[in-house]
Amino acid sequence: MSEGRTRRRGKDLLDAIYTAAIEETAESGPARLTMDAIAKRAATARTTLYRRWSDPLDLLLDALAEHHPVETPAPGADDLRGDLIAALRLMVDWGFSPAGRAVMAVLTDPARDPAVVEALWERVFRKRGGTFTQTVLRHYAATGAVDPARLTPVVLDIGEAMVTKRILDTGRAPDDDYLAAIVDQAVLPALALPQRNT
Amino acid sequence: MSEGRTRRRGKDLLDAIYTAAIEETAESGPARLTMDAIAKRAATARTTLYRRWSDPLDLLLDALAEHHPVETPAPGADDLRGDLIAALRLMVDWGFSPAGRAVMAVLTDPARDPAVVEALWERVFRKRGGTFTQTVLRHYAATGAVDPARLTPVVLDIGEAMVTKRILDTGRAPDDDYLAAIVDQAVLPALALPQRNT
DNA sequence: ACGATAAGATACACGACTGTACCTAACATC
DNA sequence: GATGTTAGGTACAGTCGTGTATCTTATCGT
Repeated sequence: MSEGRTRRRGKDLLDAIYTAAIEETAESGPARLTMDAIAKRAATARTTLYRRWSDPLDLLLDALAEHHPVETPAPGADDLRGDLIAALRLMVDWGFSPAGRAVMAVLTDPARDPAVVEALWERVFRKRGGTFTQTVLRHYAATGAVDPARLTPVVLDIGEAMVTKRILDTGRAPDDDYLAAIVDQAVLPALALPQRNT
Repeated sequence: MSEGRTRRRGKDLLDAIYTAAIEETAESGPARLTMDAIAKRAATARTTLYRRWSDPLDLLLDALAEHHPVETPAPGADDLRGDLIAALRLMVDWGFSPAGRAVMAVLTDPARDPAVVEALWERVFRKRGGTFTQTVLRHYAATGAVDPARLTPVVLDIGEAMVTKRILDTGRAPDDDYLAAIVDQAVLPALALPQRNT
């Protein structure tokens, strides 16, 4: 923390390395991830990295596991539609953070290692309680506003799937109007609820 | 074609190079695609590649444009549900072909060039008439079986989005039961049609 | 204040891929 | 059958990343 420090150690250094690895992956993907690039971006020596990790991917997994600013949607009182939109907004915001883009890049790598995918689910996603709209839907099922029998794996994933596809197609973050359209035209109909025409 | 040939030329050679590039990309992704690997897989010399292309990605785009075995769904007489499932089946089969996996890999590359994405849409997708379920839905809208007002961009993309997400999550091709669940639980409800309970 | 630890820096040999140059021989055309 | 074209092969210098070794010195713990 002090200004006179010329050498970082411990947490300071680790944080610099972790954000370097995540940003590098978010920009270039795991295939182009090198120890060299991480070291340069973190302004440290490659030898420092090899002291702890043997592999860029190994390093990246530690970075993603340690870096957990994934908000959980907090369903409000009685606004299913609004809460669903808010959950998707959370998902979009996360997906466009460096960590989110890095995770996406790892998951979509054609040369991905199934063990790595499993490790990601275990270390990153399982910390939260399932996916984004899932949390909201289960909440309203508990209150009786939604028929629990409707919450099949397919239905629980509609919102996330539509957002993911949109991001893949356009490469940009969907705006609130599009998220509302997803909720009104795809998610709510699958719950067999009357739709709102905004 | 003749057996005695020791040197390929023209179409024979081009086909070998194109399939080599596509298979290489499907396995390793565009980030790891090198002139060297393509040349080795096609059993030709690197100099031959440089004579025509300056870049592995340049070569790949030509390969994908030339390689168009993308079937178009042919809607039957009066079976919306069955035709939707069949359309999704076509999509899955294509998505797991080398060409499909190569296209997916290019589109999900975080370092993707927007110009390349545009070129892909222009040279590969636009040859067909839109996406898979789109063709079916527009057909039944024309016959009056589906309300044309329901065919918003969001609704037209539900099937594709669900399949894409499923493939990303599991890395494997969804079976027919899952495709039927997508149609029954997500696509048909969005069309405001009575659902079938298989 | 001192000793242990580890960050920072430099150097090295190795391998992979690049882009070009150059040569040869097979193929197509007339 | 002669000729132009082009695939196939070899060679080369240059760049980038790897993994290891070695040295220094800043920082921490006691």
